[in-house]
Amino acid sequence: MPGKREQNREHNRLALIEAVLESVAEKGISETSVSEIIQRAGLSRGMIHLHFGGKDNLVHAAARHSSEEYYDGIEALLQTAGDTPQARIEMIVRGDLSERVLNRRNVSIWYAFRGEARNRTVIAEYSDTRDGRLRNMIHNAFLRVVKEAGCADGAAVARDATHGTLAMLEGMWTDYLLHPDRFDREEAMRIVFRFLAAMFPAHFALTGAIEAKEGRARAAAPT
Amino acid sequence: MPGKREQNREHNRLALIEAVLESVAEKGISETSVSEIIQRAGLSRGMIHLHFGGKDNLVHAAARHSSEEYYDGIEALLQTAGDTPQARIEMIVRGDLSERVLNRRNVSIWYAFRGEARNRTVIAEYSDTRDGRLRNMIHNAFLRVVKEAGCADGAAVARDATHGTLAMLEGMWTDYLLHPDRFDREEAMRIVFRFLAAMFPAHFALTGAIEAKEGRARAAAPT
DNA sequence: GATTTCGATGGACGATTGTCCATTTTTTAT
DNA sequence: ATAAAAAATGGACAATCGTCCATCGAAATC
Repeated sequence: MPGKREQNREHNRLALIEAVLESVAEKGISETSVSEIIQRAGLSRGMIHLHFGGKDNLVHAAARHSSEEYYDGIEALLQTAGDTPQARIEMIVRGDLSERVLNRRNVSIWYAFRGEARNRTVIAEYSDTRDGRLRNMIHNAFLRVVKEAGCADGAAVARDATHGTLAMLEGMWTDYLLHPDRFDREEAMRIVFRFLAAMFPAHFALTGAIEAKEGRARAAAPT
Repeated sequence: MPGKREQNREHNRLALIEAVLESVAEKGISETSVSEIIQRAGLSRGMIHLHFGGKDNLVHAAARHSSEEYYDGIEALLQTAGDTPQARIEMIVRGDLSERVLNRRNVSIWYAFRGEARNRTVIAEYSDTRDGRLRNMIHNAFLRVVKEAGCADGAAVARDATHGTLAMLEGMWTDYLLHPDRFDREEAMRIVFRFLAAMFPAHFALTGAIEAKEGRARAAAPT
């Protein structure tokens, strides 16, 4: 059975990365030690040095892995979206706030790494990559929107709308981090779209606003 | 010289807290050890146990201190603001994005603690305090705005505007964290006000938009 | 089936972690 | 000046950290 060696090797490599993410999500970075990692991965102490040359490299690989996972998810979602720019923007917003992407595990991991970003250049780059790719997708969509709307100074409007939308999404993630229990996805989406509808009335409607009447948001929050 | 004892005691207590913040800002939480702290404070090893009973309590006290400092800054600023709701909102936005509040040190500290928030309930509460107090100030202002504007369903609009504005400010902080060099305060403010102007045209004007023509934002960014 | 190859093991290692307390130093009270 | 009180010191301590390597076992090659 040739190739089994390399196949196993890759499998273990991935097991280490996922053990790191699991531990970071559950216990935080400061409690993610070598002992903790190898225990979760069910492997031996020396594996980290063998596969990654040290703990730091492993953590960086895990950060990269998590970042790529996020981006791939968004991109996959985008391919199922319609072709109008507003459909694409809507899809990104809904995707970024969906259970699949915005959940306790991912938020824990994301903010844990962010907390170290200032002091670990390598990690900051992955957050960066994400923003860069996502930013382009949204920016292109907004450019088409302002062109259709015929705004004066459309380029500036598109740029600001991109920046503002991304900033608001970031803020929603922070909300989730600090209040995972009372966070309400529908409410978060409605707010983003309320701002977009105010800015581009012809392109974004406040579809969800009426059915999600006053108060429903909090009442429906899980315990 | 009576009272000198207690005075000195309090001074050292504060020195420890500020040593923690300094270290967290500069080296990150994971490298903020007891040795690092006492070296920066110029005190002896036992002081941490004496004053706080352990390193964890000291770190928590530092988180609380930083949080209170932030809030006090915003509140002080607000007292110099005019009395119209839009003036108060503008003051909060400008304050939150001002050099005095949004700078490398504070951003590093804030996100470092956030990274541990999920696993340290005590720390999450301080991030919370900030949001809670700030949220009320903005919410009250928006309530007055929608009343003047006579919006239908004004309460919901005010709540969403509050949530959205805070989320966008959070996002701007993240921007600063990841790109402290190319971050542009004027651009950040303009974007927030562009959204607010779209939502409440009668109350918020895009004053800075024209003078800050295309491209100026990036060109003026510090090296 | 014998030999080679290489991923996997787990304990040894020095360094560093946070806690704690016997001791010293300084202020306060007598 | 002396005694009492309290704050500050800094080293001892066990526990844990991440790294590394001599050894082993299974897969690949002959």
